[in-house]
Amino acid sequence: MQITSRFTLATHIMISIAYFEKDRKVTSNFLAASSNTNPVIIRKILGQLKEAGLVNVKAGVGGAFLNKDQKDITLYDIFYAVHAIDDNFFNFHKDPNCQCPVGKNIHTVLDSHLDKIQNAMDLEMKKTSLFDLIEETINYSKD
Amino acid sequence: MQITSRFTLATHIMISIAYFEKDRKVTSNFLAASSNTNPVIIRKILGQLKEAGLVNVKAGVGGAFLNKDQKDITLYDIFYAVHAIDDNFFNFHKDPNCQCPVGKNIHTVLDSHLDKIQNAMDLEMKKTSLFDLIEETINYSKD
DNA sequence: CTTTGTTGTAACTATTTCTGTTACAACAAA
DNA sequence: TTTGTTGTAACAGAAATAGTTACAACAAAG
Repeated sequence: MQITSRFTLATHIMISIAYFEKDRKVTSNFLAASSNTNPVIIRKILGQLKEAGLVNVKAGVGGAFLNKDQKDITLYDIFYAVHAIDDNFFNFHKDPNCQCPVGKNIHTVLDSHLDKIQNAMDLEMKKTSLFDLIEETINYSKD
Repeated sequence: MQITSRFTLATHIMISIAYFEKDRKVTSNFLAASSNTNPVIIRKILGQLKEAGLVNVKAGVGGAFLNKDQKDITLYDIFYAVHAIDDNFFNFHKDPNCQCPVGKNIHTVLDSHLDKIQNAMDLEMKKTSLFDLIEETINYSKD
């Protein structure tokens, strides 16, 4: 199992918008060329990022723009914007046997621990902002 | 996207073995009944748990047994034993455009942050041992 | 040495998800 | 009206998941 590439692709998109929006019109075609994917896939992801309030997209004339300060957008926001994971991250086997002391309590026993695992991920994702990523991108592209 | 139910199922199996191995023979049929799944699925997972050194399975005569102290087995061990995630947890879009400053550096920029996210998960999973889970199961089954 | 219950594994199926594609109506501005 | 773009529907191939049937290999007990 892997986290869908929509997440890294969406992050690529967000960095690109931030990096280029001042200088040129950032269209789905341009983003598709930068990420080497399909314009339609870009548009679907832009739709999800828009729905999450992270970007604006100009219909007709074209172009995508950040809708928040770069420091107020984190990997966490992007991750959940593209629904990288379902509402329930951890998938339970269905209908464990209620007659069995283990089967009867498996949900109650595990749930809090699983929540903590997902929380740990979330917390770490919130530590990295789009601003950080763009700074690093600019630094690396100097070479 | 969800983490495969093999993870919670394997955890169910581990708790069941620890809970019952003193009193009865813990076969794939018994475990299938407790978890309400198929004996073959149980055997496949037992094979993975065995490969990871967490359990022993007696061929022919039957029965599964813990191969480590309950305090030395954590959710982390079970998670990776059943290959709940691939070697690369985060999936990148292939061949981003090297001509683009964003495409050229996306891997370098993201990799360390993604590693930290997975590390945060790992660290949290290591905090919960099989011993903890069995204690909780016993406590809950008193009611 | 035969019977019994079990494990390990192969082969197959159905369902779902993911990534990518073509096609086209709706739209905004020049 | 033309142009370039977005939004979306419909489809396809590939991969993963969960589940099933079937059966050879095995170990112990009678």
